[in-house]
Amino acid sequence: MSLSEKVYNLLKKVPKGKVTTYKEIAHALGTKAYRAVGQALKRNPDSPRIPCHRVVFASGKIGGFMGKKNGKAIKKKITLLEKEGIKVIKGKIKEFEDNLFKF
DNA sequence: TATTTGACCAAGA
DNA sequence: ATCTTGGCCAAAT
Repeated sequence: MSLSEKVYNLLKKVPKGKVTTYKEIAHALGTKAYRAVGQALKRNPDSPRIPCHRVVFASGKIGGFMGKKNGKAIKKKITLLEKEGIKVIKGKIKEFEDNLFKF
């Protein structure tokens, strides 16, 4: 089973209203390849099932999937996240540690 | 098989 | 606070 597969499975376990980091995911999987995790999500083989918008940087910032200019699609998701209780401001998680889901 | 790439991260300037 | 640098590991080419 490739690492990316594990990533997807693990990500499915993340409850709503919580976010996680690439690093935590990798750590939970027993690997140190945070980057590979990001790549897996970028490829996103199973887009509808994988809540990639719930995965953020270890610093609490949102992943590059929103880019820097037009964060349209992602911004929608961000708004949705805020509905779930996660506050996001300018692409950064507010109260990050608070709603961070640890495995 | 080897090289490149990346939705990372931590530390330094 | 922002930008750069180097290191990290897996997957794609």
